[in-house]
Amino acid sequence: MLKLYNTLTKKVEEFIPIDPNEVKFYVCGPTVYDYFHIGNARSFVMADIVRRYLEYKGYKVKFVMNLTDVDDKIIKKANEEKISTTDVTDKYITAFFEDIAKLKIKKATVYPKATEHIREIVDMIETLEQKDFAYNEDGNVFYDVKHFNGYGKLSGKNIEELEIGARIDVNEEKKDPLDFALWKKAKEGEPSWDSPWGKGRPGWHIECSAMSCKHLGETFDIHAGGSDLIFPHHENEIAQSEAANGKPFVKYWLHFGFLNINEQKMSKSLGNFFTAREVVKKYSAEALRLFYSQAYYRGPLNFSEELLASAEKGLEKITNLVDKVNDELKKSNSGVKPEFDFKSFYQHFEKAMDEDLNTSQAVAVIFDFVKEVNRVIASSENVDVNFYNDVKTFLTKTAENVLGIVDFNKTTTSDDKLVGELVELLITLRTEAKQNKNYQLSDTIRDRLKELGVVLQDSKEGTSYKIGR
RNA sequence: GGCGCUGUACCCAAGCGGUCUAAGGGGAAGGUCUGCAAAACCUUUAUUCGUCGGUUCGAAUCCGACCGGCGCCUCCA
Repeated sequence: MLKLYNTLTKKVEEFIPIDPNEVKFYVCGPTVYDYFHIGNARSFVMADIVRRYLEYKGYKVKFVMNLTDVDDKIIKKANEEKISTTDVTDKYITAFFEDIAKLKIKKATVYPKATEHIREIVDMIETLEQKDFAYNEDGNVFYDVKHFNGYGKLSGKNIEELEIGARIDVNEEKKDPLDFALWKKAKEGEPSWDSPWGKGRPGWHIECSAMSCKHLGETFDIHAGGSDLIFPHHENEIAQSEAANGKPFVKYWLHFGFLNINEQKMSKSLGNFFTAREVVKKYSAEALRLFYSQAYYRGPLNFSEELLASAEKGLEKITNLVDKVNDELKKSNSGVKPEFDFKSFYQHFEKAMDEDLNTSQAVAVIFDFVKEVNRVIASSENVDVNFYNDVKTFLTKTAENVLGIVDFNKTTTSDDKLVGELVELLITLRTEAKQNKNYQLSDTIRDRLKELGVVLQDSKEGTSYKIGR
C-alpha cells in the first residue's frame, strides 16, 4: 500500500487512484530557454522514480510533462541572441530530450507544448470570464483571485496576509495585486495569437490548467513539481481549473525539495548552478540518480562534487556485482543453488518505497542485498546459474527499473570484438609470465593496461578484465 | 512580519513512542585471499541523536523554550 505526502492536506495519505486501471500524473516540465541544471534534474528524476514505482506496483501510468515554450525568459533570450523565439525553443527542446535520455528518465506519455494549445487556453479563459473569474483590461486578462473561494489552500497562505506582504505591483491595471495574468496583450516583436481580447499570448499558469485538463481530464491523480512552484504557480492552477471546471483539480500534490550549493538553493538567478549535461560528462547518470535517491525527496539536498564522487564510489559496489552476474550468466554453469531469501528483500524494498518513497531506505536494501549475495557467492562452491538469474531479476526490478541506478546492458568488457580478443591475449601472456614467476613482466602488463583504462582482476577462476565505464 | 522545512558519527543520510547498546553509502583502521595488487569477504569506527526543561513505566522520536541553518511569500524544479 503506497502512501504519499500530499501538500494539499499536509498529511501522508494512502494512494488510491481515481481510475484503478490508469494513474494520471502531471509534472511541470521545463521552460525551454536554457539547459536545465541538476536542481531541475532532481525534480525530473524523482518524478521519474515515482512513475516507475507506480509501474512496478502494476499501475498503468499516463505521464504528462508540459514544455513551456512561450514565456518572458524565452523572449528575452531570443532578443539577446537576436534570433527568433522558435529558434530558442527548438534548440532547448532538443537539448532537453538529449539530457533526459542521458539521465535515464523514461519518456513521458505526452509532452504538450503551450504554443500548440492556444485554442484550449483561450477556451478556458473564456469560461473563466463567463463565470466572472476573469476580467479584461484593455487586452490584458486577469484572474480575479478574490472571487475564488479557497485561494491559498495549497500553500497555506491566506489572502489578507499575502496582501500585507505583497510588493507594489507595477501593473496598475490589476484590480488587486494578487490577481495574475491569464492573457497578456501583445507587445511589439513578441509572439502573439488572435483571441477574443485581441492579439496576445497566454500567461504562465493557464497553460498547465488547460493542458492537464485536455490530456488527463478535469480531475486527475498526481500533480508534481519543485517546491518553489507551490506558490504561486500551483495555487493559481487550482484557482483556474477549479473555477473553470467546478470540480476538484488534483487528488495528490507532490513537491520536491531543492538542491542546494553551500546550503543555498541552486538557481539560475543566483548563478550557482551546474547543468545536468556538464555533470553527466564527468559522473554517470546512475551515480547522480543514486545521489538523489540517498536523500528524502521532499527535503533539501546539498550538492558538491565530493558527494557525487562518493555516490559514484558506492555505486561500484553494485556494478561490481552486476558485472559478476553478467559474467556468470554468460558462463551458464550448473551447480548448486544456494539458499537465499529473495522474498524478504523484495518486501523490504517495497516497504521502504511504500512509506512515502523512502528511497534512501530502498537504496540501503539494495546495498544489503548486494552484500548478502556477495557473502553467499564467497562461501559457496559451484553456484548454479539460476541463482544469478534470480539476482539479476531482483536488481533489474528494483535498482534498474525503479531507481535507475544500475544498467545490466552497460558492458564492462569491450564492445569491439578485436579489442576484447587482444586483451584476452595479453591476459594469457601475463598468466604465463606469472607461472614463470616473471612478476616484473606480469605487473608491467597489468600497469600498462590500467593506464589504458583496462583493469585486470585475478581470482581463483582466473583473470578477468574490465573497461572503465 | 506570515507560512513551511531542518539540526543524528569525520562527511552524506535513514529513523515517525519500546524490536535503537541508532540503517545504508563515503572515508579511516585491522584481517582473510593474492607473488604483489585490485575486487570480494570479515571486523572496528554514535550508550548517543543542537541545548535546556517537561510528558511518559519508556523519547532521537511527543510538548515547550532557547540556539543555529534553509526555503516560499517576486521569475525559478
